[in-house]
Amino acid sequence: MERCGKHFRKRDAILACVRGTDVHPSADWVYETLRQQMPDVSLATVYRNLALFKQQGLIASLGTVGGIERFDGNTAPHVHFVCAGCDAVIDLPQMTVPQSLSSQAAAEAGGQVHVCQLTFTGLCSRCSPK
Amino acid sequence: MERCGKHFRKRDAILACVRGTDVHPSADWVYETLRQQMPDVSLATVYRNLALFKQQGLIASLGTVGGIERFDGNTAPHVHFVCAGCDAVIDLPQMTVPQSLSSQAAAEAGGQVHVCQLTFTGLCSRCSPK
DNA sequence: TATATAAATGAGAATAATTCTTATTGACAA
DNA sequence: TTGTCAATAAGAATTATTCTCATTTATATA
Repeated sequence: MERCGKHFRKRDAILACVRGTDVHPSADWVYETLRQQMPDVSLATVYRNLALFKQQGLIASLGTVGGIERFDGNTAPHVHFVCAGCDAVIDLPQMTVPQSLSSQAAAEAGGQVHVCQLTFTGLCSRCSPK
Repeated sequence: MERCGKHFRKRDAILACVRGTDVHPSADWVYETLRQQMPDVSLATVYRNLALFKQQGLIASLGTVGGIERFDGNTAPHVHFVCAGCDAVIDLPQMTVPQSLSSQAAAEAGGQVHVCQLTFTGLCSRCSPK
């Protein structure tokens, strides 16, 4: 039942990479980051496994920023801020979405609600004119 | 100063198309819809003008659903529901986001907030198992 | 009216993010 | 060792979107 010998397990490394950062990475960021420790990793493997993790609920997709999909290793519900200047995605952990909103949404939509995403867009402190 | 003679103004038609529907259309939906009345419209023109309107703030982008960008002719802030089954995007006009949240977000992010987007994802009534 | 200039468009090529295909590799069991 | 199956690398294929450029249309001007 031992899953891993001396050989690399790319899949585990990809999951650890997404979970070990707060930059809300793109597939390419994961690829370039892993490549430094694991030069023979393939971009297709990164895409394949990110899609798998997303489907399994191990990671979340934030949608696209500047046309590129971004992921989040933190699947607990939380609020995001997206900078339109530098495409940074930042957590706003102090903000919370009232629990009541989801059930209200389900009622109004007449279906089931699985995910609630609250995202603010603007300019981060670095990109704001002084 | 008259802008329009007997000839078609594709640009105006594209804006009217996006504003005249609540399906939150994709570029291709706009193209196919316009083509029925205006067979010589070009897909490039649709994309070109949607990007222009977005930049001018005349329409809003909702990000991608299933890898395809969706637009909204209603730029007033409101809440959306996205069905993961059929990719429908539905307005939830009765729901409102507390105004206080945006200033709270600006404070926590340390920058400026321009847009607040609240989106619920789930299964619509049609796609929900009975 | 004629003409010049700038804006808007159509058609198709180009781009780039993502997905797919296929041969290969590695892990594990018999 | 051998068979089987999952995971992977490499690169081709796909597809939404953007770009190029020649043409058309609108508008200003003489």
